[in-house]
Amino acid sequence: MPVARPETSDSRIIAHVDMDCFYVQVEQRKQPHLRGQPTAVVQYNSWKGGGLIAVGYEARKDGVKRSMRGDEAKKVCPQIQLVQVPVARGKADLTIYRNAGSEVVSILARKGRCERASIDEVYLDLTEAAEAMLKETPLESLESIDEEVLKSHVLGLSVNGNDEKEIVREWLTRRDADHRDKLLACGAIIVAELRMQVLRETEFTCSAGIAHNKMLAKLASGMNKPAQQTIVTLASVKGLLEPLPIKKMKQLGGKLGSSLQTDLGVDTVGDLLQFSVEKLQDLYGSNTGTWLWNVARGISGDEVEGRLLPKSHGSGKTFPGVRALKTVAAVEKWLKELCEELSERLQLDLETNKRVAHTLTLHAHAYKSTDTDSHKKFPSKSCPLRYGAGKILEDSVNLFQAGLCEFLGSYMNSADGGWGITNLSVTASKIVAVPSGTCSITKYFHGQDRFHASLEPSDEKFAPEDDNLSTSMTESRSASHQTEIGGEQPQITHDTSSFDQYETTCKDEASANCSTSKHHEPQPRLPEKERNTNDGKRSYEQKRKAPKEKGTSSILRFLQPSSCSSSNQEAKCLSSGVQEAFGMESESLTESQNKRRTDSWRYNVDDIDQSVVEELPPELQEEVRTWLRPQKQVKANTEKRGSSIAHYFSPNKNEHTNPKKS
DNA sequence: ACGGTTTATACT
DNA sequence: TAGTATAAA
Repeated sequence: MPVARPETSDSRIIAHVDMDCFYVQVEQRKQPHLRGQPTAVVQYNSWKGGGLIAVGYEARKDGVKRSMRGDEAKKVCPQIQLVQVPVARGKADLTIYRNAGSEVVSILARKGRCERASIDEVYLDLTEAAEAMLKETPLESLESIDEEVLKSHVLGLSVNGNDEKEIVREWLTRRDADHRDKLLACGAIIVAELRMQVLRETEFTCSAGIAHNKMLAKLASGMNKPAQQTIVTLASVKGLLEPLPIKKMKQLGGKLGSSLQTDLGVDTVGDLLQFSVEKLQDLYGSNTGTWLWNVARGISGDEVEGRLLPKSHGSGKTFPGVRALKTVAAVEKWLKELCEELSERLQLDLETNKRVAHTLTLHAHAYKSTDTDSHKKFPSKSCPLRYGAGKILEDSVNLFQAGLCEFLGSYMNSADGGWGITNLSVTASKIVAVPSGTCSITKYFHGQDRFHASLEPSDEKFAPEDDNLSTSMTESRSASHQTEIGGEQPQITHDTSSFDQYETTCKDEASANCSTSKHHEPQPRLPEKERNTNDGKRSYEQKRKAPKEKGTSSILRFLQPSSCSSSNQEAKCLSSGVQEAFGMESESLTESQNKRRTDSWRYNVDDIDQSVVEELPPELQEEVRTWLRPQKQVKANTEKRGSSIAHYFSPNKNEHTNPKKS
């Protein structure tokens, strides 16, 4: 898992931004009366009051912990407000939190390369921005520095609590500071500004760490919460790491960390320093070994990825204890729920980000009651992903049955086999941007009769739902090369290609809206009007004026429940507006759809006449030929069901046809 | 088998 | 590759 990367360019400026008890903040924005009250978000289990998945800071003061059940929390803190995670299709639905996370990402992505690390965490590479700032404004000449910056925690600076801010100001503006510390100071200024922007535009507070690499930035972001930022100076690194319990380091919280403790007696990061690279490589392999050696010294070359969107979508549920699923029928029922959720999210991703997923994977946990050794591993299975809830369900059921057979072994297939499923999940991965490219091959499939006819859709009719699917699959291949260059920068403006038109006419206005929007915003599309006219404007003014008055620009100011009373109402409107905007029709499987959910369009590769290719415009010929080349793979896949063109474009093939980043 | 549900990544 | 394992939030 940990992989050693050479420290490339030195003196990068990296920030890690971490939302404070994020789910709680989301709920407090939705229900402003909860602000200032001890609150926690629970996942409704009806067992002991549900499990807490986020705890607000007021409740933490009262001793409420994340590992508690709702009932225990009530005991410790009787006034606690427990908010349930929304439920849809019989399972927890995290949509509102995902969308809120995307709001934040779209703001943080403004200043530099941005990596969405989780639903509520982001890494930023601010190197260029910091260098630019330092170049044009020498820090020592800075006269006004925002309060929020002055409240930064500078590691290694006097803990003498008296005039903290003046000391920080002094540090920030020190003429003889190391160049790298000056860059950090610039980073801190930028991050403070970004955090204030996040607060203004989303009402969420966050904490941040500013350092020279991801590892240290991440470490620092958690050191002063909530709503504060921490700078890891060069000089502080050694003292910071030395006494740090080894398990606090990212990647060492699990078995590897335990091994270091029990096998090597390494309890702190400092303890690691005594081991030579060779020794560590010897013990843990060359990658992990050098990685560990670097960790001990605060060295980490991991790059900020520049990815605003998730790489996979999954939907899953556990069925603990007696609730374990014991019949295939029960499994199918729940697979249907999971697949519908997944399909909806895939559809949304396609519409708003123009991306398609290529692989479907089913995971399960199961037990056999015959084995007292209850928990066996249920094999995960995957297959090419076909769009449409019905197809995803069909494929998932097949994957499950394949897995079940393996799980149960040769036979034991009988009625009361005595097995149970305790966890089920479906995941869509290998998501690639479908080019909105100018060189769209789609029109040849839809527009040109000859080509269309020769390709012969394998089956009779196709559900409309499926249709647009194959369209996108097809297109995705074609344009892969041209797009892939900048990585998948999802929010590229899309022109109105034939694909876009097609999709737009087929889909609801939400998508139409999105294709015409020029905003480069990640996933969920905020209701722009609402945001800008209602909320955006208000907070904008608030902020503009705030910095003038002394001490008011602080982020803490926004935290006071009383001070934002005027905004509460608007906040409420806003959030319901958000919800509305995201309410999407769920694609339910009608009876008829299920009946003829035969495969959409399939083009049997073997049926494609070479002469057809020659009739294409030259620039497309090349493209198509590359698709047709790897016949071998196809054969393998063909036995079960006809191969589709989509199958040719298995993602790995991209790597050959795509000029990766040059 | 219970903090549950997601995501990511490396290894094989 | 697909499948497994580990880690984190």
